[in-house]
Amino acid sequence: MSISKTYNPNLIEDKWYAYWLEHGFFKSVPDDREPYTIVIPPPNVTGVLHMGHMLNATIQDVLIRRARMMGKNACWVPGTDHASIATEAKVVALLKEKGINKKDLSREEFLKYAFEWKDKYGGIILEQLKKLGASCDWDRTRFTMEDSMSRAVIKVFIDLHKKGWIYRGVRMVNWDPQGKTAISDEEVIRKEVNSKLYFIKYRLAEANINSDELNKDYLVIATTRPETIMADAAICVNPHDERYKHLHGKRILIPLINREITIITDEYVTMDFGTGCLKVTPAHDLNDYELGIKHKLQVIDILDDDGSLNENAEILVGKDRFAARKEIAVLLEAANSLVKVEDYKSQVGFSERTDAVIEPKLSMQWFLKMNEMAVPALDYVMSGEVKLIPEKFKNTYKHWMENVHDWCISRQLWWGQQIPAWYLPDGNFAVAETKEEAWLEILKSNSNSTYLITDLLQDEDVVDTWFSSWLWPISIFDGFEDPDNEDIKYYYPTNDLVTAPEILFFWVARMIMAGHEYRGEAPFKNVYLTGIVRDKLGRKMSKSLGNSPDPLDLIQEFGADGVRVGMLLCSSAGNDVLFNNSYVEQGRNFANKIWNAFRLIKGWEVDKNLTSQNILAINWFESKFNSELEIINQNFDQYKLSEAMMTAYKLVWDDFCSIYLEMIKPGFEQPIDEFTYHKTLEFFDNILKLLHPFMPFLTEELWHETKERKKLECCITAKYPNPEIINRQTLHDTALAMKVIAEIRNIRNQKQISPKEKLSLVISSSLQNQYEAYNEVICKLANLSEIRFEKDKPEKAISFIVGTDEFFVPLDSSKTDIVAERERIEKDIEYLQGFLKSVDIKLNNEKFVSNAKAEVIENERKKKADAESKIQTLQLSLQSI
RNA sequence: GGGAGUUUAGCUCAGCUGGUUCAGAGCAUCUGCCUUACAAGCAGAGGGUCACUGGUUCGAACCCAGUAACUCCCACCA
Repeated sequence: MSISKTYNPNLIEDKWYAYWLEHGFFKSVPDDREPYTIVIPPPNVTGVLHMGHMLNATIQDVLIRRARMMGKNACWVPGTDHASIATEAKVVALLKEKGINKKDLSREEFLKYAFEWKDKYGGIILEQLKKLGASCDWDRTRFTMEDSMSRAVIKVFIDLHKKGWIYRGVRMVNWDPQGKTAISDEEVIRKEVNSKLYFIKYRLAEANINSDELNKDYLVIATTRPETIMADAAICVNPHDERYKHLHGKRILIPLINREITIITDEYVTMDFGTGCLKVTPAHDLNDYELGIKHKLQVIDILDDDGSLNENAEILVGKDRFAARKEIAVLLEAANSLVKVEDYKSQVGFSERTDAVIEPKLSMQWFLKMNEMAVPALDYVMSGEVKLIPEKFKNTYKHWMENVHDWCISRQLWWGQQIPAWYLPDGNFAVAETKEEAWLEILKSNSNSTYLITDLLQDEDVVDTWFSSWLWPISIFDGFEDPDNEDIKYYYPTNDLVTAPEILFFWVARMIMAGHEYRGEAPFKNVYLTGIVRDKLGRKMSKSLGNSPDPLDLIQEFGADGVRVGMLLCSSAGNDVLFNNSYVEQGRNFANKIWNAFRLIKGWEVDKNLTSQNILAINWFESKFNSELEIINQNFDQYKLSEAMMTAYKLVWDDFCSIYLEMIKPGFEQPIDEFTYHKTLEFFDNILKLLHPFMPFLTEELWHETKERKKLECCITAKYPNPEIINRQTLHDTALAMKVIAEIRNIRNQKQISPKEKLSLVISSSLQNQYEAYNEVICKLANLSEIRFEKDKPEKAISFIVGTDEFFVPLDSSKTDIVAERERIEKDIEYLQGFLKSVDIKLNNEKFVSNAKAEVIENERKKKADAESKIQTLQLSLQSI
C-alpha cells in the first residue's frame, strides 16, 4: 500500500483549489434554484490576513459550502474596501520614503500613485483567503472605489441631500491630526490614560502688584491641557460658588501671554472638581464650545491641522501639542504660575485608524441626519426580521439606535469618493453629479449670478469609507445603477452576514438603513457575530504585541482543514475566541484520523464468497449516523457551528472509527465480505459529505479515492446527506453492549490483565435473548474467548452492573480479591439505598405526587423499581461470594 | 456616570419552557498499552459546594432579590 501513513495537506490543497476554480464550482448565476447569498465584509485593501479574517472566512465558507451541497444556488461575493484613511496614510508614508511630499502633488497625481499601490498590493488579502479554501465567486470580486460603486455613492449622496438628510455645517468634530481629517464619533476609541492635572495661576487684571493672595489676586485653574491656555476665552465659575462670588465679571490675565479675559458664571461648572474654576477654550473642547456659544465668547483656534501650535498661540508656535504641553509647564513654572501638578487618569479619544489622539476641532463638514433612518433600522432587528446571533446584541443595538448622532461623512482626504458639491467663490453651492448640473442648479436659485460655470469648484473632501460600505450588499449587485437587474432581484436580500460585533454600528446598522431606504427591505436575514480572536491570556491579537500567529504559517504547518477545524472548535457565536495552537493541532489530528480510517478501509481485501457477519454493526451505524446528522442539522439551524463541528468530530472519531470499524474489522490478513465493504464505503462517503463544509480539501481528496467518480463528480457539489431511518432500539441496545465492553476493559485495566489475554464473560441466562445478538461484537471488542449464559453465578469472578443487570468476568483466584469485591459491592448497595431513599421521600411527598407532571412521577417510580432491582441483584451476589 | 452581559472540571465551553443517576463535552492530566489504519494513536480512570448569600417551590445550575469579580457598549466633567 502506497498511501502515506500521515495526511499531508500541502500535497493536495493547491491542486483541489485550482480544480474547483477551473471548473467553476464557486460561480453563481441566477437560476430557478433557491439562492443562498453571503456578502463578505470587505477587508481593507491595506489589510493582511489575520486571525480575525480566518475565523470570519471559515464560518462563511462552512455556511456557503453546506448550502451549495444542499442544492441551493450558493453565492459568496468577495471584495475589498478602499479604507480611505488607512490607505491614504499608507500611500503618503510610502511616497515620503521615496522623497515625495503629498503637498507637492496634485490630486490626480496622488490618486495615480494610490491606484498603482492598490493594484499592486490590494488583492493580497483575497489571495490569502484562497489558501483557506474560501469558495467565493471570484468573478464577482468588487472594490468599493471602482467606478460603478463610486457612482452609487454619489447617487446616494445627492439623493439624501435632496431629502434634506445630508447637510453642511460648522461643528465641533473629531479631528485626527495624523490623518489630517475629521472622523465620525464611531471612529473615536476612548481609552483611559495616565495624564496630569496642572494647577495654573491666573492673576486678576486689577490685582495689586505687591499682593499675592489666593482668590483675591489670583485664581487657580485645573486643566489637563495647559498648552491650550492661549486659546482661553473666559474663566468660568459656578454662580453659587461662595469662593468666587466677589469675582463675577472681573477681568483676569492668561499667564505667559497676559491676554485679558472675563470671569463668567455658569451652572455647568462643578464646584468640587479641581478648584471650581474652569478655563473656557471654545476652539478645543466640545463643552467649552457650547459654553462659548451660550456666552458669546470669542473662538481662538491655536492649533494647526497637524496638531501643532499656530500663530494665534503667540508662544511655542510650530511646536506639536504634546511637546508644547511639556514646554509650557516649564515656562509656567519659571513664571511662578504653576501651583502644582497632580497625576490624573482621564479618558482620551484615539483615532480608530491612525491611533492618534483626537483633537476636538471646529470645522465645516458634511453630516447625515440619522434619527429618521434609525427608526426602521431598529424595527427590523427588534421585530426579528433581521436576526442577530447571538441575541444579546439586540440590547446594544437598541441602545445605539435610540441614541444616534448625526454622522460626519466628510473626510479631508483624496482617496475616496469626492463629495459632489460645487461652490462659487461667493459661497453659493449646489450638490449635483456633474459641474454642468450643479451650474444649472445654481442658476435656478440665483439667475442673476455674475459668475461663470468655470468659477465652480468641487468640494475637496471625500466621503467616509463607511458611506460606501453601507451600500455594499446592494452595490455589489449594481442595485443602484440598475435597480431591476436580474442579480439584485435574485440575490437580494442576502441570507447571512458574518461579521465582528465591533462594527455592528459602523456597518451593520447602516447597511440595514440603506437597505431599507433603497430596496425597501433589510439586506440580510441573519447576522452572525463572531467574537474577537484573542491569545490564550485573553489579550487581543495585535501586531504590536506580536501575539498573533501568521495564518499562512498555520496553514502551512497544520493544513487549511486543520486550521478551519481548530478555529471552529474554539468559537461559539458571540464569544471571544481564545486561540492557541492546540486547537489547530486537534484539527490536524482529526484530519489525520480520517485519513487513516480511509487507509484501513482501502487496505482490505474483498472476498465475494463471504457472507456478512456485520449486519448488526451496519444497522447500528446507519442509525447512529442519521441521529447525529439530525443533531448537526439542528445545530446549524441555530448557528451553533462549533457544536455541529464537535458532533461530527465525535461521530467520526468515536462512533465510526472506534466502534464501527473495530466491530467490522476483519482479523489479521483476513478478507472482508463484499456487502460490509460496500456499506462501509457508502458510510465513508456520507461522512466525507458531512465533513466537507468544515474540511473541504481532505474530503475532496478522499472522495475521489473511495471509488471511481464520473467526470466532475465532486464532493463540493455532492448532495448533502439527509437523515433517514433511525432505529432507536438498536441505538439503545448497542449503547448497552458498549457499556458492557467498557466495563470489561476497565476490569482488564484495574487487574493489569494484558489486552492480549482472552477473558470470558458470564451473563445470566435470563438475559440471553437481549444479549445473544451482541455475542460476537462483545467478544471482539472486549477480546473474549466466549460468553456463557448461565443460571448460576461463577465461583470466582469480578462482577459489574450495566442497566439493572449483573455481569461476571471469571478470573483465577490470584486476580480476585474476595474482600475487596465484597467491599465494592457493599459500597454500591449503600449508594443505591441512599438513592432509593431520596426517591422514596419524593414519592411519599403528597405535594410532589399532586403537583408534579405525570411523566415525572412515572419516572420516579421507574427509578425506584430499577434501584430496588439492582439492590436485590447485588445482595444476592454478595451472598454467593 | 448609564446600560448590557458573563461567572459550571486545570483550560475552552454545552446545559431548551425548573423534574431521567443531572452535573456534561472536547482538550489537558493520570494509568496501562509500540494490538498488523493512525503514538498526530489505542484502552481505561480521576477531576466540579454549578461565584457567594438569602428567597420562591414538593423539587433550583436553571426562577426572584442582594453581594462580589470580570467583560463589553455608551457618555463632554475640566
